[in-house]
Amino acid sequence: MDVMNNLKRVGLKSTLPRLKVLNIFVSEAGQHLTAEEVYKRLLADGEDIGLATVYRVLTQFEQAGLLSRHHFEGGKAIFELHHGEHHDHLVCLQCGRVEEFYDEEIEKRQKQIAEQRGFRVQDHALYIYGDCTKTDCPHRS
Amino acid sequence: MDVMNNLKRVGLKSTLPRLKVLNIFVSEAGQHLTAEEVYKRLLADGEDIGLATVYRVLTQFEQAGLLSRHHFEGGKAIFELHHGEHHDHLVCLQCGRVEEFYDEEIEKRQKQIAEQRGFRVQDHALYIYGDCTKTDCPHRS
DNA sequence: GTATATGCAAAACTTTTGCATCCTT
DNA sequence: AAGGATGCAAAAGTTTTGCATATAC
Repeated sequence: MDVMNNLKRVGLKSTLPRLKVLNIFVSEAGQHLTAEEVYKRLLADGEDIGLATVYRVLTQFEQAGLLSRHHFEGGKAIFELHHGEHHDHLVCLQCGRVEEFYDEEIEKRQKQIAEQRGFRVQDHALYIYGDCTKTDCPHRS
Repeated sequence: MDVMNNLKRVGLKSTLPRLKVLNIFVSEAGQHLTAEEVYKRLLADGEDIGLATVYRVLTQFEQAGLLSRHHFEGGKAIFELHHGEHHDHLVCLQCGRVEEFYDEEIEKRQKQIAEQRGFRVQDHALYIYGDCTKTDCPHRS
């Protein structure tokens, strides 16, 4: 009921495809998925939803502020649940793990820099790419 | 002669397409171009170079460290001359202007954050998107 | 019942690749 | 002369769109 309310709140009808897609992001914390990955999960769950619909729904969710879209290295768009607070990303080049962080100091400096140069900041994206040294990093390149 | 030496230095034959492409980036400072834009400039200059070659040359230049590739919002890859020093980007959403900046404080914080979380930093990208208030901003959306 | 959403297939776009030909060394 | 580079066309990969049908309210 909560998820459906989310949809109504942003002016979208509560349809099955939209509920299922939203559920994928809500059900497991901190997921960063491409459209194709969302589509595959739906298929794996036995849902009969077209890839075109997935793209449409993802775009609607982004416009509604439910998801945010990122462009990491690699060209494909990646979506994640948009929790109110802004945050940036640490991406492991070995295993694809994505961690989020927020640093007040960096935020402050960015604002200062933009203002100094006469830019009104709308948005920003900071991606740090590296190798995580987690013991479970599968190093699948 | 300087440009040609650049190519030889990185182990690439000095061919006409490569010289022309490199010249586009060298001839005007601070350009950030998509493959398509590079291709159009070549055509405008009367060069008969295929788009496939442009893509191949851009990729080679990136691997050779002459150019760097970015993924701003919008999905297309954007290339710029790779001057040794790392820097980040301010992008105007109205006119597409791109300004570069470097901030020691931000760099330092990033490193700290990554290390805290067990990441060995390979690379990072910081894009600030906003509206520049320059008088010549054509606001062409 | 009406407006909107979906599925499918086709299209649009960006980027890559195969192959015959051409150019650099 | 030999190997690598280019152009063209075709393919591959991602995302969008047209249209008839199905669904939510």
